[in-house]
Amino acid sequence: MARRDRVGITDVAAKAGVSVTTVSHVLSSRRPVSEATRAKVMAIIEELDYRPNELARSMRARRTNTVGLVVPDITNPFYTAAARGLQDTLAPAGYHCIVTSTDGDPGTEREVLRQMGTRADGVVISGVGKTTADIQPVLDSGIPLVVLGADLPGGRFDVVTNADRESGAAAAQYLRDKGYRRIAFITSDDDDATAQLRVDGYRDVVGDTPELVVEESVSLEGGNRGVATLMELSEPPDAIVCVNDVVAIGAVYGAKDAGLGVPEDLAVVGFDDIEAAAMVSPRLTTMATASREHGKTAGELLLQRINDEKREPQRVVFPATLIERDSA
Amino acid sequence: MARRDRVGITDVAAKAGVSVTTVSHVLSSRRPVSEATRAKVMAIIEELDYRPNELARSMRARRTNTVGLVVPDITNPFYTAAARGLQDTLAPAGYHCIVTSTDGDPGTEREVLRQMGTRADGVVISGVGKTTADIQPVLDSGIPLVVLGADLPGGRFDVVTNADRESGAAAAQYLRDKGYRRIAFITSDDDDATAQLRVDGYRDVVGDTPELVVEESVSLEGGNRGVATLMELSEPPDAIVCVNDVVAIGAVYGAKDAGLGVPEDLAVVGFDDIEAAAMVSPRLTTMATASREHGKTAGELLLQRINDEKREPQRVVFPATLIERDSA
DNA sequence: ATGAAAGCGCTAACAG
DNA sequence: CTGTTAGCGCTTTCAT
Repeated sequence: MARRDRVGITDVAAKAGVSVTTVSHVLSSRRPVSEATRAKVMAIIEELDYRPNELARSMRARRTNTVGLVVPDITNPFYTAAARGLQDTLAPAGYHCIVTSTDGDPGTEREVLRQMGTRADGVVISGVGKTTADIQPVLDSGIPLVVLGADLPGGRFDVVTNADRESGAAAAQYLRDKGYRRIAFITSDDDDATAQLRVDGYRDVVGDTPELVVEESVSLEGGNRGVATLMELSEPPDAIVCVNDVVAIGAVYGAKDAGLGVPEDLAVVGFDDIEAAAMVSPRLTTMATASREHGKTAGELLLQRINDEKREPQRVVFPATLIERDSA
Repeated sequence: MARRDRVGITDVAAKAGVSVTTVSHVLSSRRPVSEATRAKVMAIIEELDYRPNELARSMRARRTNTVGLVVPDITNPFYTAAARGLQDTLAPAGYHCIVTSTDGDPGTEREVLRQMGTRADGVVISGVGKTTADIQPVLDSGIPLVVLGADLPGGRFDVVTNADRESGAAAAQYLRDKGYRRIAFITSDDDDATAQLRVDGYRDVVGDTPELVVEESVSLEGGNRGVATLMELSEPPDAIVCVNDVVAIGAVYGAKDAGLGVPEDLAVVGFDDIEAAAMVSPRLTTMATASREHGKTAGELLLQRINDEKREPQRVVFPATLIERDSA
């Protein structure tokens, strides 16, 4: 007897000798029920271990109490933290969260968004391209949308993102204030909007010095190669800001391999504050992204929007915060 | 015009001049439809940008095409990877995944499980206590369940877990084979079944040497203190296996601070193979857990079970695999 | 304080 | 090849 047939509200009503209406109302308290009836019904509910079918409820209410989270890869710590933040605000409000990793494939992305239209009351999406076309399906379905980590222009959706340019500037400024004179940047060799913004910010403070900006793969090895390249310059840098922590850690090892002291001979700062940043030696100084906060905020925005269709779209930007450790 | 009213199958039928049945069938291909009608209907669907209401479908079909994933904290890399693995197998099958972090609270855990009964076709749960009582709600609801990472006894659910004891033994054996003679263990000071199993396995190979097993908080500092304690022994160890990588990394730094060479003076092996393991110096030798595989397998088991209620409960156990790097 | 009955949007007998 | 009709399990008018 693997699955005793689901007991429905009708069964409860029958056994309690009342109408389904009444059962419904003892559950919702949306209209008075005599104490006697209520007790009787509750007893039966207990006895039958009745649980209302959420699906049927959602269908009637035209509200699923569910939101979707669409990310390229939930395994990426930034998205993981954001997912958790989203749940932090959603769970207390009685919402569930469907999460989907798309690997950045526009096809699945679109397909998922289509489905979310009827499965969710809102969706937060991140890692989408620069174009609004990607999110057209959700826009069309009319459900609230918040875009995470990309500053998409226009449209009836909320945006929560990093102040990437400002953070790039802040990293460079920090180094400069510390007395470093020749500050380099190891960036991504992919076309990455975030990376580009960080570089732009860096340029805002150090000016345009092409030979000091090198493009590398975003990996330990990339960081390694990056310092190698940089140290061959006739006038090598005394500090490097790296597009993220993985590259920065690679750079630190590259420097140490080259016999350079970090930070005495070469200072290194990263971005993101991944878990490993505090575990390497020297511990990495980095610009931390409030990823969990991003998620939380996205959730709040979504909830507001779900409850007030008319609210004007908002844009919230989080500055990165400098975590000063030992590498710079 | 924030939300143009959802267009339903009735609207399509009306505008196409056919019955809803026909529309339904051009969508499902569950019965023949003349090419002319099909074309006409498709055109209208396109024109109206009609999308079937998944909720209504689920309700009729008594199948939600959704499974639940219940974990203590999605932010924990083991669970993140498992979540991804789960999606790896679920997405191609057309399933969505609702993920919930419970922070290990039995109350929310129970509440979530209750709801899943009607929202999901199956659930995978992990990080539950040793008792079957925790999962009673799902068991009662009759939907398929797979328990991840804990070897709960009995019941009609599948289990996928680590061979923790065997892995503990393997770690110790590896060290012994390398010629280390006095092997210690830094374990958790919490009551943690996994930790206990790893210690048991270690004991299986080195025997019972109480002074060599120390309990510490699971943190960098714990690892630090662990080595400190151990090195004060009249006969200090020449190798340590740590309950996980964070502790192991702490131990490595503890050893270096004490002027010990790793692995010459003190070898260290961890568990889990977290991202940082490959980023510290010396790079950490560790017993890797196939967490993504766990999730994948859980998904397969769930799918099988959803499609065949009668299938006997299964138990799949993954051995850890040794990642040999520089710390041992 | 309580019921009867109409649907939410869809699928699947059952009938042509 | 196509349509009519009865629900899935619930909430909510509208009555009483």
